[in-house]
Amino acid sequence: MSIEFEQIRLEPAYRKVASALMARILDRTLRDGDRLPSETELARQFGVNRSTVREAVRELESSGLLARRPGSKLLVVTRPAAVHVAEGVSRALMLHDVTYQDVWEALTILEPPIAETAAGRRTETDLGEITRAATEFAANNAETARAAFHAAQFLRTVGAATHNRILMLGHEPLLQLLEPSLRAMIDKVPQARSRITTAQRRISEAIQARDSEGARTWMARHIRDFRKGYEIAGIDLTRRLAE
Amino acid sequence: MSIEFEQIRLEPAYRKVASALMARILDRTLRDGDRLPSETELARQFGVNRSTVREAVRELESSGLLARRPGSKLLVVTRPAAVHVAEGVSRALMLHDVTYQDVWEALTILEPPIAETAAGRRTETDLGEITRAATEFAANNAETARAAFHAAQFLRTVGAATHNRILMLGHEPLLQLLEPSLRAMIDKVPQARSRITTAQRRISEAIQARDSEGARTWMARHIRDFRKGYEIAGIDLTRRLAE
DNA sequence: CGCGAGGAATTGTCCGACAATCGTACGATC
DNA sequence: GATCGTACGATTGTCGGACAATTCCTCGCG
Repeated sequence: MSIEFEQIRLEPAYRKVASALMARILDRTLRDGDRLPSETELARQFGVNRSTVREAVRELESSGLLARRPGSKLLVVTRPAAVHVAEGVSRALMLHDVTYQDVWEALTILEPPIAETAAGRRTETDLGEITRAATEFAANNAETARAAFHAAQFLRTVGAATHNRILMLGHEPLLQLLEPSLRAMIDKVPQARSRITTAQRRISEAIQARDSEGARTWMARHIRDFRKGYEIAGIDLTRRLAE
Repeated sequence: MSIEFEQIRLEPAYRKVASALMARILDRTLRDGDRLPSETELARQFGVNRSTVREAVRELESSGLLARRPGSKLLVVTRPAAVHVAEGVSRALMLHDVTYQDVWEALTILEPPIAETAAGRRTETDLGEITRAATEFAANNAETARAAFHAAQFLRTVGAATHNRILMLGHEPLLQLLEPSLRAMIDKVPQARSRITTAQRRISEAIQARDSEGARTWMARHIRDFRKGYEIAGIDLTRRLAE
């Protein structure tokens, strides 16, 4: 008979410490906002050196599970912020040679149902944010960078109106990838600004009227316009997004 | 006249080192698979202490940008693996009190178009993976944990057939969240196993026939079944996923 | 050309130290 | 009584050095 041994894995101490801390955060023994003991104290409790604790803390900081309030040295437990997580995701996507086509395709799939859901769920507050974003775009689209930012911001507010955190977090990386590609497109396509403005207004109106169908349709058209824009701007859709 | 001062931010050295290394990875000076200089050498080049370098490296390791091959001490540059990134995302979602309803809703939006796209793009290899996953589920669904795993795995193979990395990476966290919730459901719903088997077969057949419409429809039905399952199992959909 | 041995290199961990900065409690001031 | 300034203690960021345990790598051998 052959005996199967478990694989021996000697985790370094700093990883064990990180795991232990993470476990406490995930099981909510340590909660959002709780202050962590000092490094010296943690070192004492875990029976390791302070340097080891520091390495573990860096890992958790990078995952967004620990953070320090700006201008403070106190380490507090945090729930990873959406933007922070999304940054990691878009970094990963860039490194995996994502193309303009990929981004556009994902937007095509995601945004229309998001708009549809938003129309059914939006509160008055959401509506305010959405119309404000549309207004901002209309008012500040002279500068390319700003135009791109506000175009993405509009989609972000629509996403927030779904009140579904998965959808929000899921499409945030898309927006982060979209923004620079919009910067490359908007200036080369004269009619882009006005078409975006129109689409945003139609979408806003539909969401205001709780017209799910209309929101979906107009969002689909909005996204289709992006693709046209890329084509008119002469951007090769199969090109990698990363330069 | 009012002078605007730039915000002063004194980044600690370990963060600067991490940023510098990350920049090199993002601009592809350092590429996937490249070996990093030793800690001592990095410390010399950056003009900081080795401890400082180590803290920086831990951050990048946690982001998935650096890693060591199993059983090796050599640090190599890596592109963050999808599962690794997705784990971070699902952790974040759990901590943000995601509900069963949220997961189901996101699946409803994402999976049908994914199946549709997959039907149009699948290669023979993809098809092999998909049918194999379906076969595995049919053969190994006695054990609950395995059944849940293979149910998720099936969706994973369908996602891979889209050849769109954004979609793949975007729905991986969903699968990670789905799996444990399936474990909680499958056993309480006698007809779950056979309904899943049927749906998988129909979806596979549609994808094989390149029938986009059929793939979408059957996937939608498949996902709707999950919801029915939760209801029959008496799971409160508004409950947080994290216990 | 494959392969094993042994020295060199590297990592993981510890210790101790110190300046800069932050947190806080206490007293002074309005 | 509330606000403010200050001084002191606590904490972090960084450094230097040290050492055992492994892994890497070269070189000589079969």
